[in-house]
Amino acid sequence: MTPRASVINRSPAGKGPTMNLFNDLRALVIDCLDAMAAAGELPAGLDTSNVAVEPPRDAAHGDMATNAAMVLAKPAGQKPRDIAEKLAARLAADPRIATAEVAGPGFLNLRLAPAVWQGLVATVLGQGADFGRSDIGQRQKVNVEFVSANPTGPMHVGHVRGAVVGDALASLLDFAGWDVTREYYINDGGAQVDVLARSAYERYREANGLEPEIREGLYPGDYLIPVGAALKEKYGASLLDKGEEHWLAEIREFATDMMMDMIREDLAALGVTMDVFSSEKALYGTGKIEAALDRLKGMGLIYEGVLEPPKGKTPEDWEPREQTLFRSTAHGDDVDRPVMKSDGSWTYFAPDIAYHFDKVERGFDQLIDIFGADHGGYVKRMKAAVAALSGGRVPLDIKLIQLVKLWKNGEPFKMSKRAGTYVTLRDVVEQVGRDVTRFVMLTRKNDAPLDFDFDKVLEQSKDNPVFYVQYAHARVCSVLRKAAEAGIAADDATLAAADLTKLDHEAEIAVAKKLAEWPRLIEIAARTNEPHRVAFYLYELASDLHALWNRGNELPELRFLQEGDAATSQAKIALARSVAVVISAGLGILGVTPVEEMR
RNA sequence: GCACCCGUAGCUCAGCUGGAUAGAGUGUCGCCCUCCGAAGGCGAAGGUCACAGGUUCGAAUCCUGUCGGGUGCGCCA
Repeated sequence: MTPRASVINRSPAGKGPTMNLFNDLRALVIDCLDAMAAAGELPAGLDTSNVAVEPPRDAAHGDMATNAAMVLAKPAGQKPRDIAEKLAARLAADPRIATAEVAGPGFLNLRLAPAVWQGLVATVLGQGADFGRSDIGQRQKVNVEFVSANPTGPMHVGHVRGAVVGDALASLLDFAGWDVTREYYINDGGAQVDVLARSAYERYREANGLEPEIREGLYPGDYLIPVGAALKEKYGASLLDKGEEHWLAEIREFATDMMMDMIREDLAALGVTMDVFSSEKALYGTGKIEAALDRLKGMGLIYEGVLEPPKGKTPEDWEPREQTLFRSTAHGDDVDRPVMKSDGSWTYFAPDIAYHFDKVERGFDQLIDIFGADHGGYVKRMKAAVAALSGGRVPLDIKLIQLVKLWKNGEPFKMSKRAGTYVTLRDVVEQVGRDVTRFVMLTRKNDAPLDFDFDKVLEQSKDNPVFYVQYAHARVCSVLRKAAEAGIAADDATLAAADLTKLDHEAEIAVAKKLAEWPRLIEIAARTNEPHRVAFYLYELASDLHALWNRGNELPELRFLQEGDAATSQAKIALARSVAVVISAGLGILGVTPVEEMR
């Protein structure tokens, strides 16, 4: 449906071996189907786009399964099992295939030769951190807009999840072959920055020894005190007895600049670096808003009209009013949306349209917005605007980030500015650390609420997925240290060249199979814009490593270090090291630093 | 009233953009350290995938409707 989906269907076929074994095997299946068509066993020109090669849910069914026979049965006018039998015979001729069995209604279950899995370990070690990198993005330009917090104060805990999800998604897309821009939209054009300026002015008066009047509706936070001091530094007492008209614009700019500096530092504390900061204010007075709306007007999508009040919930002061409307219903919205207020100024939606138009004009092939879930009502109108302005060329995906519920001492932790229990991003990062914060924020899909328990995330047990994954990585590092002590060479090049045919136990092969899923996981996660899948995969991979480790308790031949047998040890260490390589790469995408030792 | 999101084991959640007998963690019960890190592992038990229809070889997944929860609904961004 989306352009990206079709890209994915094209990419596997007709190329040499990739890192994604599933794509390789799918290409083999397609080749065999083509050969069958050439031999007259199948009609020519069948649509094979629905043919899939996937891991079966039940490992007893083999390593991979293909639905080819079932998908093609009807168009080919043959029984699924007949097709499957012939396909199986052709597949079995490939050295990578150990067995190909027809099962159930027409599934073809494939078992791969051990050499394939052993070779995969060598591939991982050879590719290192690049193992799993994909080209499905085809260097298309994608813009990920996230955070975009109002520049009126420090980032609070509510912003953290969106920041982490956006940043991890950007890294994921980069890893999957997109050309990614991380972007922050500064909402510095609305009434809230006037409030900021007035609040800062009171702190400025305070800095000059006067009593500040933090009236209702102003921002009371202490973080504006330094702004007041800086204003005094710059203006002395010269603004003290002046009316608002003399200082509002200047102080607004001064204060927003300082707020943005603070926000940049907050983001840095989380490990987030933006490529572009775009200013809403910069859209005013430059004709950009007018240009975007003119474009829509030219399409007949802007008109003067009267909206119906919402049914069942008519606001008290509702009165029918003619206003300038965007015909968003032409592109799937439920009602048309106003772009101008009754006083003639723009609604927030107008600059948003202009801003998204700007992104389209800058040549992005795809746009992604990360919004808080409370902005869910704006998804359709934003998509409608982008669809209209790009002529349907640029897809816009909007990820809604659900709330984070804080827990402390086993109780829900209520935030309140007044009570001083206002939790900032800095508070969180300083208390639990960047790595833990980031990982935990990705342990739920974006549209599910997330509990963040200050006590639990610091716990060092398998309850805590961050710890669990880090521990697996640290354990492998421990093995490498032990190997060094035993005088066994264990650098990646040596390990990759080791005799990996010694990895012949089913428990070891199982881990290699898990590693083989990594490139596929990346493609799926990138295609769906869901970075949380990476976190879940890493947990599973860590679990497999821990399981193998413990089997060494009963079966000494499964231990990574085999006393007096350097060659076997190297093969087994190669497997362990491969796990660490993938964990490290995966954590890198999430913005989490792998550790070599637990403390 | 309308739109969007959600509903899966006692609890917290995954589930491959339609695949075979639906999975983890936690909790309960029972095991495993003379051994590379037990900060771990193994096993048992636990399910009408909210409900009812539909689409097809095949549905937790897609469509329609119902019920329940959350969010939002002109001059706040």
